[in-house]
Amino acid sequence: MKHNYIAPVLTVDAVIFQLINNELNVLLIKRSQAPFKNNYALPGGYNPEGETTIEAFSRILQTKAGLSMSKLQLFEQLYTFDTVGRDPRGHAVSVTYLGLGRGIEIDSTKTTEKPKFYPLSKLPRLAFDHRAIINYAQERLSSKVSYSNAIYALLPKEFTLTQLQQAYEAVLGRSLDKRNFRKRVLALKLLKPTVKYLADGAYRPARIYTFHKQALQSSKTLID
Amino acid sequence: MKHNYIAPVLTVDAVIFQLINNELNVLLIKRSQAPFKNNYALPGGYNPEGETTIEAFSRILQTKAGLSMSKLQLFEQLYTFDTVGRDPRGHAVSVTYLGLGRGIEIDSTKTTEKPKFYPLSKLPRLAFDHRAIINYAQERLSSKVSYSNAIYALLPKEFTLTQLQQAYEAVLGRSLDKRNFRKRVLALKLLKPTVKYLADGAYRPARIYTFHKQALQSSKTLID
DNA sequence: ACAAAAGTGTTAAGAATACACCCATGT
DNA sequence: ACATGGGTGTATTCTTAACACTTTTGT
Repeated sequence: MKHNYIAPVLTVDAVIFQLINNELNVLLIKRSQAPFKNNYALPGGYNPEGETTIEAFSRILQTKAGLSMSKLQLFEQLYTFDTVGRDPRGHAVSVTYLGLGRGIEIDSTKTTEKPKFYPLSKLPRLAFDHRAIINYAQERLSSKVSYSNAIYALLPKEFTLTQLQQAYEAVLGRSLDKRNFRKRVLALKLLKPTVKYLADGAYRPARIYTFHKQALQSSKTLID
Repeated sequence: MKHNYIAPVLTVDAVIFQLINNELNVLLIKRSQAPFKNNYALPGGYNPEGETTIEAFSRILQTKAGLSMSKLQLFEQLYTFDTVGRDPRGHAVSVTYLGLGRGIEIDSTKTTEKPKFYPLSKLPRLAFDHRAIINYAQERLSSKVSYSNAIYALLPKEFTLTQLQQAYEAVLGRSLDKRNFRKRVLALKLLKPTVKYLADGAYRPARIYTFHKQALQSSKTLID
């Protein structure tokens, strides 16, 4: 069976989210090569023999966006797409990963492909079916923050409850009641109040919280 | 970049579940070739260029187990595993699919690999890391039946509430309160009572129900 | 009449929702 | 003193969980 077996092309594509101005942003590059030359796309590339998909994910982030995987607070495999009819070059299989981070600074000048974060509300036209992949990733994220503490990966280590609520609202795409939100999130016991206060504007300073653990934990559903 | 690019081997493995005697069973074959010759394994095979992973899934079920994909009531992609260190032949990538069916009859004599359903409680030693894949599939199934009507795929079209409860108990691995179960499942409005009764033994016949739709629908969490 | 599975309700506790005002600070 | 975001409580409704007896049928 292995005789004259020819494997399909294997690629890895990365959906990297972070919050900028309380809005979800996704990392895109501008393709320098055909197909879809000069179109925007998710960072991606070939996965050769001998490299695991996670290794490829790491390498692609580094080479296409100058981003070290260690800057991500959380990542996981998203889905594997058959690209028949999606990639004009023919059959390929794409393993996609979802990554979450905070305060990631991209040096757009370092590579030819101008990596940059774009708000989900104002995405340019995208190559391949990358728009559908982003939508899928957003749904996954949305359900993930609802039954786990995954939101920590999008927030700074220290934050106020208002910042936490805004992060949830950005991810879920709807507004939440302040009192009920605070009651529920505090009841989960995932947060630790610090003794510090954030004097943000000219008004009453807000208590600063941290997560007990900067690692994924399941919880009762925070938001239904 | 595509010059001297060599793709990893791509394989597809299938986790097919069905209920037999109120217990979850999984379809296994006995490997006729090295590695792991004569060990039990999930049905799987190479995915060549030009074939989508679903096409490969379908072909593998047919050739390795004589099972037509149309016999499955439901299937979905499960996860993609890097097989470095798992397959003694070296690096490969395995896309796995989860399939659910009911009353599937396998003709074990048709192929050399003796496909057969085995209860999860009495699995033989398995090749590769197929045991871990089955565990992962079971977790996915367990959460899936909790927030959707996916259980329909494991039951005959017509069934009693007791059979439905037993199916849930088999998938979730714990027993449920009969009165609360019935209240909740009926409140979801996914079931339709028929006018028929099942006179199973020598005792009081049970009302027969069907699902409104034999297709996946999300629901409020039936079971927490 | 008996054996066995089918079927049915209530209560109590906990969770979710809706909702509006006072507090602390800098200017 | 005022403007602004920070912070808090209660009443109501809905949901969940615990729990045991009567009904129907075939033998």
